[in-house]
Amino acid sequence: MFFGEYPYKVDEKGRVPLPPKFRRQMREGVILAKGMGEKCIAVYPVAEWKRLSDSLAAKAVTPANLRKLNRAIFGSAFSASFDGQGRITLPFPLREYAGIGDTAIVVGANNCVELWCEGEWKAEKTSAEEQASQIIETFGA
Amino acid sequence: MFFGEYPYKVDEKGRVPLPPKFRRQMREGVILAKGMGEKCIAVYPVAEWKRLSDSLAAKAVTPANLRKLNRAIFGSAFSASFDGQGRITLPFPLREYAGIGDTAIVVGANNCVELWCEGEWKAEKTSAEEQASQIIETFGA
DNA sequence: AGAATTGTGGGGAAAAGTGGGGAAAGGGGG
DNA sequence: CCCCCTTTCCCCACTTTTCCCCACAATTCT
Repeated sequence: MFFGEYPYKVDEKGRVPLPPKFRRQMREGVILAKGMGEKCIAVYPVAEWKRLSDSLAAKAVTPANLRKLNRAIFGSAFSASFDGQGRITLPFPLREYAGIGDTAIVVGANNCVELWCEGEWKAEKTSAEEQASQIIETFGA
Repeated sequence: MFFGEYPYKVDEKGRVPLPPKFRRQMREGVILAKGMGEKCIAVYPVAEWKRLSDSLAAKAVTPANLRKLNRAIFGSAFSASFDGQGRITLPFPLREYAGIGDTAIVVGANNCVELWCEGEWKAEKTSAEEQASQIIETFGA
């Protein structure tokens, strides 16, 4: 379970710390991938990543479909691990994709962690909150 | 079950005590989240939080929906626990959101506890009482 | 009235955030 | 094929923040 929202510096070498509480759930290493649909970087613990990619692969109906899926999923994924200071280095393609400069917002999103640039996150946050309150008002909590 | 309304000091380090009666129902730790819709901090016992977040997640219809929902729910939530004096430390984003300065009104709200700044609470209180009496008169008690 | 619990404040030790340096590895050019 | 340059990785150092413990005053309970 990943909670909360934390701003962190990205240094010149592209390194970002993750909150200690997150690290403890990621001792086995992590997979970095493009956020699906959203302009952010998704960080999965390896176990969770395997679960996800397997369940996706199982839903591909044709071999051609599966190949495409595999390319899209694995092609943009990188494995990473923590240095002695609890930081991971962001691969440049992902960093560029998410538009992350010298600050990253680290967001806990239940089963994964997301990295956002400040601007995109502010927008996404308000839209997510709107949608959540709609669901709550409609169905109740 | 949480009852009552108590004013407490918030010290320079952002720590707030909760009433002993509340603590005893929160030994396993708590989750702090934005009050849904209202400008306050909601404090849930972990078990109650899990119940709530699960039931909300179940209402998301599409994967994209679910991701957004997770961001709204988990992104603004923080776990916390009590220090030796029965206090919890308020994460700065939440404190700012609720506009809590050096005093917090701790309010028992049945399944959770809410933290308000004095001003907002006074307003919410009168409006809540008015609405409640209307509801009672309309539907009976 | 005495004892225990609670509200409030602060200090010190440990951990976390940030930045930089040097060695090893990889690639390109001579 | 060798050398040099670039890049990457790992380690070290410093500053700030956080966490945990102690202490006192006030209140409550017995």
